[in-house]
Amino acid sequence: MTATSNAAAGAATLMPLLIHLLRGASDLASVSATHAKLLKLGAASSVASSNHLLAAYGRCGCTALARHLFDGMRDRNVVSWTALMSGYASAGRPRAAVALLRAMARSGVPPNAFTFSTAASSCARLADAGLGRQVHARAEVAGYACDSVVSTALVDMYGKAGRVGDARAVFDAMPVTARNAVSWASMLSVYAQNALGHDAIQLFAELRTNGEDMAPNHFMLSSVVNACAGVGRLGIGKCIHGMVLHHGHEDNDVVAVALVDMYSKCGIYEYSKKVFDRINQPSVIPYTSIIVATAKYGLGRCALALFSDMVGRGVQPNSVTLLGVLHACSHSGLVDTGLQLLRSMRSEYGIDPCASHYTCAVDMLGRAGQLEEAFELADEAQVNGNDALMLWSSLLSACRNHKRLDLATMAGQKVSEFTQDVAGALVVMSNAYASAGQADDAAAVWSNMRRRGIRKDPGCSWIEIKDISYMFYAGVVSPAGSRAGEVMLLLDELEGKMREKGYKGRIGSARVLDADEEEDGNHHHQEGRGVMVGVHSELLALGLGLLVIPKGMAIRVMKNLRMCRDCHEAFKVISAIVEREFVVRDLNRFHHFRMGSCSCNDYW
DNA sequence: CTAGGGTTAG
Repeated sequence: MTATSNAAAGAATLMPLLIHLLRGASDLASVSATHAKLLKLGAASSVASSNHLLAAYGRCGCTALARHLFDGMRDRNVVSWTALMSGYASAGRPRAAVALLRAMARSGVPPNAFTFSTAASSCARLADAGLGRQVHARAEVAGYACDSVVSTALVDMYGKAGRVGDARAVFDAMPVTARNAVSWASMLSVYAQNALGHDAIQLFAELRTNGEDMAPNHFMLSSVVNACAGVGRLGIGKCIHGMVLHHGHEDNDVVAVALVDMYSKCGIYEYSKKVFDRINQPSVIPYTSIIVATAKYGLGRCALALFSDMVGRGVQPNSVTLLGVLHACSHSGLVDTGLQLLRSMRSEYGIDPCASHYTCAVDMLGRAGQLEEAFELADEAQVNGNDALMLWSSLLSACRNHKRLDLATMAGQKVSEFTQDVAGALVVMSNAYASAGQADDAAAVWSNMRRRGIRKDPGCSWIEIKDISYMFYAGVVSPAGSRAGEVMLLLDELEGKMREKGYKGRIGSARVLDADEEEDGNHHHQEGRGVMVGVHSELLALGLGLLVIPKGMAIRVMKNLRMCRDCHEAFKVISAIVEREFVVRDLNRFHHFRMGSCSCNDYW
């Protein structure tokens, strides 16, 4: 045997081993060691082994080395290009990954399905629908748009970019045979991630009825549970929990976290806690979700205890966790603890406070009535853009709540420096004037908004009755179709009884708006005629609940904005009059009304 | 050889 054929024989036996080593390697040291061995064997230069090396370097995040290798290759095939692209994508450089698609076209190597799915998922990371559409078009031309994986990646891409309709169009255009568990799960998550819980639930129901016995996997289940959480569908959520148990996914942490979140958002903290307690060795995300849940129920000290438990177990909190703990302090009036936490975030946990932490802390001070301190902190925060808008808007509402019109004007000034969507802030401003008795000024803000064509999302509430949810809008007098009259009569009657109980407020109050406006911040009530023209959406939902939900069952109402003080008072009094429990989930937290008082102790 | 899906907040 000659020397060369000896080496060739060695290479032939060693190659499979080395390739195997490369495939399993995810650290630079072992990849480069194997690379060296391949070089020694003289077997590193073939396209196949170069591709393996390329992919391995990509997997361990060494895009520079992968690129160097790629540039030095004599021949590059579609795998070489795709491996490099994938390396860029997983190294957090999705823009560079997509750019390779054009470079590839110029060099005359046609992409395959692997290439398109990698490119599409890179666009998903960028949440760039424009770029994604270009990838989609190229895939279409090349005949890969119907591929199962490619179309699933496109569904995900459109979804992440917020183009739900486009995502659904891709999903619907898929050949039925190409639609598998992953594509269904992707479409479900598109809905769930875009706050379209009702659509997710409906699609899941379609899968159940004509899905050819496709068992729900943990991806689908976590998305649907997430969807139930978003829209507060406790009934369906419980049912999905049953399916989780039935299919043996209760030990999956992601599913468990989704359940913790769902129960907490549907008003049953005890179930959240139960699901959380089953998770062994909870990581930062389960801990964060239970802390946030605990905070929402106003159990501030309990949330702090969970936090120290977590830290004690060596679980590193992240930025979201700290935001949750700050929320806990805020909702329970633990102002000093909250401020200490904000000040020690960097030194204790290595996390720099960002705009949301400052906003939360400013909100906490504002709620507690420490408005001067709140202003100081707001000035110190140095936030920009939309973050600043949120921060100053929250301060503006604090000024309003504490009837500090002097400071409100100052905060209003700050808010107006930001030219984005200022509708919410203007509404708060107008309410500040209204509650200070300056109705003309309040009306001026409104006419200003009308002139500038600024609209605000209407406040709405909904209630689930026998697995159907009924939606109500403030000022709309026809809730749930035919029962509108009954609801209005009931509320009218309740208002009378509330007065007997010494309730000073009204279900309706002085109005500032024109009749055609349906603004949540204002009640409509025509004095003297005893006719309720409009009323807050949560009261309409409560009215329907009182009519149809059997006595003894708590009435659960969901709302997309914060509950106003008047409604909060009304709910308290009504809970005493009718001797029932109400649970209201508002934008931020839960209110549990019982026997004339609320779990938040009027602090929220 | 190279590809697709789920969780905490806002």
